[in-house]
Amino acid sequence: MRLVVAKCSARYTGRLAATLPFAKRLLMIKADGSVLLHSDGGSYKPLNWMSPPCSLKVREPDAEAKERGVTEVWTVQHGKTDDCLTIEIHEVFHDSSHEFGVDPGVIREGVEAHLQEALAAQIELLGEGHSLVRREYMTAIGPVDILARAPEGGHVAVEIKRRGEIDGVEQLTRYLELLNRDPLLAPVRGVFAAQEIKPQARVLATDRGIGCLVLDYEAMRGIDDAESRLF
Amino acid sequence: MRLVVAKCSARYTGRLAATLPFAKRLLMIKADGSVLLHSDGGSYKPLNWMSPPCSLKVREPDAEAKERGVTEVWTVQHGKTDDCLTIEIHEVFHDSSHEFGVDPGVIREGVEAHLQEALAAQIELLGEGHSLVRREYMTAIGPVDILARAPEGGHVAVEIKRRGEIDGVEQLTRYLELLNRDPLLAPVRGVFAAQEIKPQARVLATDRGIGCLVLDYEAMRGIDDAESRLF
DNA sequence: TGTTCAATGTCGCAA
DNA sequence: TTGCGACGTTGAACA
Repeated sequence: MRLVVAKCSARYTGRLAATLPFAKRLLMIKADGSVLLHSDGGSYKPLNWMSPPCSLKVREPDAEAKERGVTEVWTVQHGKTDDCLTIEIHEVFHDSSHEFGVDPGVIREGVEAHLQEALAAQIELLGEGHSLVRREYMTAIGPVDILARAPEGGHVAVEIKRRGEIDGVEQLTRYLELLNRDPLLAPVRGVFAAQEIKPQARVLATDRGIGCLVLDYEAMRGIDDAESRLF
Repeated sequence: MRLVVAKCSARYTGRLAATLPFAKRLLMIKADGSVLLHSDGGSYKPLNWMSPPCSLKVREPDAEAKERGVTEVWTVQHGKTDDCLTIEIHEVFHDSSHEFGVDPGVIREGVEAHLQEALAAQIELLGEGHSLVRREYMTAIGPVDILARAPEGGHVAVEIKRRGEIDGVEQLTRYLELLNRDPLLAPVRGVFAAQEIKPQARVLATDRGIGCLVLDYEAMRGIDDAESRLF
């Protein structure tokens, strides 16, 4: 990895055009040739960048650019698309290179799977008298997160999201349409369960007769823990 | 901005838990206290990070950590949530600080908003005889990008995307269903407009009687420029 | 301040 | 390779 701190301006053209006026910034050149251009604020997203595969070419500025104080012109061309990032380097304050080796990478512990586990373990959150049929109930168009037997007869299909948005309601709607064709399951009600349900998603769900259930993960886990301590 | 190259391991806890095994990496500490942990590959996303507002505290490792070769422990605590990033520093290879000043920021061109403007200004791209009703026509489930009056009577609802994919067609379908309930508007045709329309999206749109329109932003802007030069 | 939607989204998995 | 959904999404506009 090469780190350069320099005054520079930049322009990206590709899926859109983005220009970056002259200022002092950090240029990060990774081992695979990708380039990140960071300011000293904002979040983790660079102001401009080029993703791999790409190649960096450095050339002398033309007379006009030299006049403006440009000392180097970097052209970063993407390997597959015609995306291109051009950086005009003015004054350089720092320039160093470092060998890193291969990174073992990050290990994540998910949350959505845990929500599903927790709700399956506390299926009565759907209302008294419900019983779990199974998690990941397979259909032709994919697995339904949870299928339960309803106390009034028929079944309940549950779609679980961490954040409930319209897409999730669409997904559940497709499942319900399919499941209701199965005489062994019908009638199948839908329940849209999430830690947080967006207003528009709630409106759409309600309009389609789908119930909404807000999940409190901490509380559910607390109950799970309490139950597991009993054994 | 402070740049540190060091062997380190890290752990984030918050919306999920993520651990990062011991390896040599770049630590970027921005002026607002945010921290980015980059490897020498991947794309622009850091392996781990903490977004502002947050505060970085450095402390001595305990005896057990010292035993493992840890020289410093960094704790980055988010200011509002309980998100926390802990970094164990081992060997340090580089450490430098730089003053950047305020960045003027990036200027983008050719995003969806621009496409919408351009199509509204050249509504005849929908076909001769169309007239603009308005952009961002509000409905109960969100704004339709463009609503136009059709020459054959009724209206046309246009959904604009930079890249046209299936979810865009779904979105337009929802709008059409709603708009066609309004006797003052019905019948309402749909047009799916994008710089690039994926084959599957085109198939789905066509199957639902929705027209597809590929937008050439450069050409549209060219015409706009030519028109504006007339005045 | 909260909500909604686009994004050079990126990333990972499965068909 | 493409499709599809999740993301510690991030970021910006707007109510």
